[in-house]
Amino acid sequence: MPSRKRLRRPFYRRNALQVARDLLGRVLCRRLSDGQVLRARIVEVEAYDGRADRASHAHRGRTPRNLPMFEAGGIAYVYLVYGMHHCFNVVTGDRGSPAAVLLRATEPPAAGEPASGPGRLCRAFRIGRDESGCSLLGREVWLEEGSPVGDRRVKRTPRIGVSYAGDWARRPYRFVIRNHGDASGPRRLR
DNA sequence: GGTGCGATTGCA
DNA sequence: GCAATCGCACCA
Repeated sequence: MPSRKRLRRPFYRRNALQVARDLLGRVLCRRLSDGQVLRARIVEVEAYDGRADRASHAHRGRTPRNLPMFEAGGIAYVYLVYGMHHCFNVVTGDRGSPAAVLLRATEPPAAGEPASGPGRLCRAFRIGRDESGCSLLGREVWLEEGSPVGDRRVKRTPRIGVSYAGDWARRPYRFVIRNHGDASGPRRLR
């Protein structure tokens, strides 16, 4: 039985790679306007670690859009890509060191519809830009301990869709639960 | 004020 | 393989 204890502030105030690894098996929770709560287990994430990371929105410095990334860990960073899809990130680390973890897939059927891929995940959880900057310790969006996964079940690969990032594109900053069918991405990199 | 493109998705 | 679709970063 997965734990429903909420992840607390110290969980988020660590390095993005540590948080990313540790987010696998945790449970993303979302309270809808009608009171219903959606829950689903996280199976795929990517770390975006600091200003030096050429794949990160923080690489070009702080802007109104990426402001949440520069805050202390434990809040959301949500943005619109390709004019139509949202991406949900968990902000990590300390204030002033921009870092976040992109949630790329959860396993159904908890959320009711497919949540494989960052855009679909946001659609399934009704997460949009209104949620950017919101606390992950509050009543709208939060994470629960769930069932952490052991090292043998964690696979690392390069991140998806960041080929412009030079050397950083090759770093193994994507974490997936090994052999999990709901991971996203071209040819379902496992 | 103009321009180019993206941490994606779905369909041909 | 590629169109959809628009906020925003960047340059002028």
